[in-house]
Amino acid sequence: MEGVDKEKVQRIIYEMSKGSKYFENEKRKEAFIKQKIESLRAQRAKLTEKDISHFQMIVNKRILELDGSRDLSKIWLHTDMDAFYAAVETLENPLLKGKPLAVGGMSMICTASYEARKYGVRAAMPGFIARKLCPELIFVPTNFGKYTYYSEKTRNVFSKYDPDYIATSLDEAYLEITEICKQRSISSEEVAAELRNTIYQETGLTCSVGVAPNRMLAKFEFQLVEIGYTDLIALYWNIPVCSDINKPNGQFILPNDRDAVMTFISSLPIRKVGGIGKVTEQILREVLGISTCTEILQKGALLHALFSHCSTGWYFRY
DNA sequence: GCGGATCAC
DNA sequence: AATGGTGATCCGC
Repeated sequence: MEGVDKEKVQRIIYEMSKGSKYFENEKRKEAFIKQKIESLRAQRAKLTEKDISHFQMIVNKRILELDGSRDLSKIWLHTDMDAFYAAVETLENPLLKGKPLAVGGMSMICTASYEARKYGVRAAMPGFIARKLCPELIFVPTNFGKYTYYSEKTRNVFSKYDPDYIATSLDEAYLEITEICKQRSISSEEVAAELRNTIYQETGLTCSVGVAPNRMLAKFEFQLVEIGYTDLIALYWNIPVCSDINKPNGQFILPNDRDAVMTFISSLPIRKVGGIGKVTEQILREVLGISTCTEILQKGALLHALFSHCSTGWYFRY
């Protein structure tokens, strides 16, 4: 987010955390990860040229397989309400409009309004630190009844576009809009714009939308058990990523086209990929120097050598 | 298998 | 003073 003095934010978080039980525990975990990284580095150093070219062959084959099985025939849409809990609170109390707002309490906040984010205030940040970052921050306690109520309203809209929409939380859902586009012969872009508009009409809330091709997501949960998960998760993650691109109140369309998908992926930081979190990111970066998805492809052999077959397939899943 | 880590929301 | 609760998946034993 632009306009955030990251260094200052980091410093304040550090000052406030220092010496606490939480902080000590974090340090302990850090040390543990460092150790893991060291051990992986040692393994990496032992690999011979021959090992690497062997693994490269396996990996190349695998990439070709996955590339060939990419399904570009469907259109998936992911919606994500903008600062949902904060937006609902503001809707019900217009005095909060335009103010830095946190939903939650002194020990933890779950949503920050965009005004609050300018100060570095984030979801999952303890409230007392947030207040230090932004002294005029307004706190509103959570009220899940309200959020559920508005969530229902958005879901009513979703069901008009895809009766089998998949809700992943109160404020996020996946919709398959292939049929709708065909039936009404309109573009996915138009569907996205219309959907956002309808949601705004019905609720007064804005959302961000990402559209991308996908495969097998609907069956994803079933087949997971039967076939093993590596091949299945394929291509699903770029959808939530897409809804992240133009936030808030925006949309991003990734066309159903192999080159477009590859280009989009190439510059993508691995951290954006679903399933790669803080720890995995650190390990991949510090052991193999990987930070973008392209580099995952380039260093495939090393990945295969150092990590279990399962995770390797998983890292290649686009 | 099971417990602990990791991840997402 | 104070750092979530839940559910799912995966790894290493």
